Amino acid sequence: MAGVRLQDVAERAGVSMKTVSNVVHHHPHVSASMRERVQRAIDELGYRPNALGRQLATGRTGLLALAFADVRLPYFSELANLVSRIAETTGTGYRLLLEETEGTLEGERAVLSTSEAGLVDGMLFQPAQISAREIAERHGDLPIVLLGEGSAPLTMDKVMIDNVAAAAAATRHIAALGRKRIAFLGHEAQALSSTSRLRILGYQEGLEQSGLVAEPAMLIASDAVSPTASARSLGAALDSGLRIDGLVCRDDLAAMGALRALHERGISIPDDVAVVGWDNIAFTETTFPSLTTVAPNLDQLARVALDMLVERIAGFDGLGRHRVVDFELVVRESAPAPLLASPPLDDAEFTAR
Amino acid sequence: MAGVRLQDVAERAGVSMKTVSNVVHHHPHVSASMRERVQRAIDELGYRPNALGRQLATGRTGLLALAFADVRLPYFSELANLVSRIAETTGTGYRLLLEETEGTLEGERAVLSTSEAGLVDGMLFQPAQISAREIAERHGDLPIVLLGEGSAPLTMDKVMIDNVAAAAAATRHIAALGRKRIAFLGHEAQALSSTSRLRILGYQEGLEQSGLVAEPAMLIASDAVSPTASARSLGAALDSGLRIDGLVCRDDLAAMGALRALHERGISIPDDVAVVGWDNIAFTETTFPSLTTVAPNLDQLARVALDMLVERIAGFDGLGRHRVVDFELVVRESAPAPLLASPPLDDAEFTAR
DNA sequence: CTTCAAATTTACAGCGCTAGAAGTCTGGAG
DNA sequence: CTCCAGACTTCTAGCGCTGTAAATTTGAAG
Repeated sequence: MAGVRLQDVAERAGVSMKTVSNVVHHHPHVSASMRERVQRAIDELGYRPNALGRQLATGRTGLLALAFADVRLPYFSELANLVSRIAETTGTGYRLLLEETEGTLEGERAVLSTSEAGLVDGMLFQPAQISAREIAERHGDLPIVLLGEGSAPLTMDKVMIDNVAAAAAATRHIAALGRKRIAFLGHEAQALSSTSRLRILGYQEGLEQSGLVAEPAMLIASDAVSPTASARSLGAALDSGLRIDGLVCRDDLAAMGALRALHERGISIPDDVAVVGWDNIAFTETTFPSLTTVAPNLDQLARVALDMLVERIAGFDGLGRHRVVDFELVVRESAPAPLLASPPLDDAEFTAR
Repeated sequence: MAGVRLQDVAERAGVSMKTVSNVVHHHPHVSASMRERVQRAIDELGYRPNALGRQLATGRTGLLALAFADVRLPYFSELANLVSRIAETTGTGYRLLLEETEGTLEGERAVLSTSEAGLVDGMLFQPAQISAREIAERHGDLPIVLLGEGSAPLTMDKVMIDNVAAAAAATRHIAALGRKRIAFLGHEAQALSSTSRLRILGYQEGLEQSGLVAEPAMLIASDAVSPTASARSLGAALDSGLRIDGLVCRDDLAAMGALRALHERGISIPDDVAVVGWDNIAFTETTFPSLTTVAPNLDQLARVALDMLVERIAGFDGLGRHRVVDFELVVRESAPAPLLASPPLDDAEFTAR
C-alpha cells in the first residue's frame, strides 16, 4: 500500500508515467479507455501521489505560514480559523503552517529567517515588535502580506483597520452616554506597540471630539495582553483613588479583565462605568454584562490579505499595497446605545473605507 | 539571492556538492580550512538550503499535522500552543500544520484521507465522531497518535485523562459543599460524544458516592460547544422551573455560559449554585466569579503524545498504547473548598494514575 | 487506399539535495 | 624511498513527480 510510485502504476497499466500523471490530474487529452485502464491500476495498487515529489517538480508546496504572537489569544485563533477556511478554497487550496512568535523580537526574527527556503509558498505575518527595515531585509524572497498596524515597509503589502477612527468612535460612543471621566486600559507599560499607540491616539481624538480633555492619568497600562493583568492594573488604579465612569479598552481581553475588577469592587456596569472592548472575540457575547466592542471585519481582512498574497505568489511584484478594511462598533450591554436625545450617529462614523 | 543551489555554492568554492552538504550539516570529516572556504562561498552567495530537495531526498518533512475540531475553542488553541512549543524542541524540531475538522464526520474523514502522501511525518488527532474502525482503515501508513477519549482502535496509540474519575471528583467536590440538587450541563442533545458520555458517567458516579441520586431531568444538553448555547439551555431549564444548587459542566465554555445565565437571573454563585467547569482554560481565572475546574495536565498530555508519535515515526509498530495522564481539580471561587467540617479530600482523589 | 493534421501518448531531462561507494591525498612505518 | 591506513573529497545514483518536445496513433479528406 505504501511506497507505490507513479512508475509502479505506469508499469501495471502498461503506459508511461506521464499518462498516469495526466489521469491523476484530470488533464485533458486522455482517452476514456486509457483513463479507465490507468484508474484501475491506481485503485488496485492503492496509489497515492507523493506530495514531496510533486512539490519538488513544481516548486510549490501549497502551504502558507501564518505567523503571529500566540494562538491562545482569541483574536488570533479566530483569525487562524478564518484564514484556514478561506485559504482552503483559494487558489490551489492552501493549508496553514502555524508559526508563533510569542510577540518577541527574537520570535519575529526567527519566523522571517527560517534557514530553509521553499517550505511555504507565502506568509501572512502580524508583527508586533520588529521594524519595517528588518522585515524588508530579512524576508528574502518569500512573498509576505503583513497584518495589523505594525511597522511595514513601503515595499510590502499590508492589511489593517483604521485604528484611530475606530478608537475615536468607541470613545465618542461612551461620551454619548454622558460619561465625562473616560479612561483607557490595556496598553503596554514599556515599549508601546503601534497598535496601542494608534488606539490611544484615537481615544484622545474621540475625547476631544466630545468636548472632553485627555489626561495622562487616565491611561492605565497593563503588564500583558491578558484579562488577569488588566484586572490587576485597573484594580490598582481604582484602589488608589482613580474615579472613572467610562473605559475604552485596548482589546477584549483587557475589557474582560476590567469586568472582573469592577465586579469585585461592586461597581456596576454600565451604570457606574461603561466599558468598550476591541476585537469582538466570541466571548464578548456572553460575558456579564456582554461587551460593546470594536469589531474589525475579520472576514474581509482575511480575504483581502489572502488575495494579495496569492497575487504575490503568482509573481506580482509591484510596490506595497496598504489596504484598510472595515470595522463596526458592536453595541452590547457594557455600553448600550444612548437612550435617545442625541441624534443617532451616522453610519458613516462607524464604517471606514 | 533566491535560487542559489547547492551546486552553485560547490562551484564557487571549487568543491563537490557533498562537501558543501557536509559543511551545512556540520558533519565531521571536513577540515577546518575546507569548512571555512565553503562557508565563505555560502555567505557570499546567500545560500539557503531548499527544504523541498532535502525532504525528497530524506523522505522526511519535519511537519506534523495537528487535527482537531476548531482552533477557536480555547482548549484546542492552548493545546496547539503547547504542542507547537514542545514539538519545536523535540526530535528534529517539528513544525505544525493546522487541520480543523469542525468536529464533523466529513471533516474527520477528510483529515485522515488526504489524497497526498508524504506531506507530514505524523499526526496528532483528536477525533470526535469517526469510529475506531474507520480511523484504522483510513489512516494508511501515516503515524498517528490519538488524543482525547474518542473512539480508538486497539492498534493505535492514544492519550487521555480519566474522565470518569475526574467528573466524579468534580461532582463530589460540589456535594461536599452540601449541595443536593446538582445538575450536569453542556453535552450534545443528539449523538452524545464519547467525551460527554464518560463525563456524565463520572458525574453519576460522583453523585452516588456522595449519597445522591442521578436524575435524567438534571442533564441539560446544549446545542453547541459554546457559552452562548449553554447559557440558552440552562436559562430555559431554569425558567421552566428547574431548581438546582450545584452544576457540573462538560467544559469551561459551558460553565461560562452558565455564569451568564445565572447572573441574568440574579442567582448568586457559588452561594445559590456552585459551578465546576472543565479544561482549565485561561479565562477561568478571570471570570466573575472565577471558575473551579477540572484541569487536565496538558503539558504531560502533549509530551506523552509527542513522544509516542516520534517513536512511531522512528518505526515503532507495536500494538496501540493507551496512556492516561493526570488531572487535578483547580478550586476557585465558583465552587470553593468546603469550609471545614468534612475532612479535606485526599489528594489521591484528585489525581489519577 | 493514401496523406496529413489533430489527438494521444511516450521519452527524458531535470527540480535540489542526500548518502554510500569510490577515489585522492596525507603522513608515519618499514 | 615505497607502502598503507586513515582522513578527506568527489562520484554517482537516485528520492517521485512534472513539463517539454518528440513520437505515435487516429480519423477525415482526397
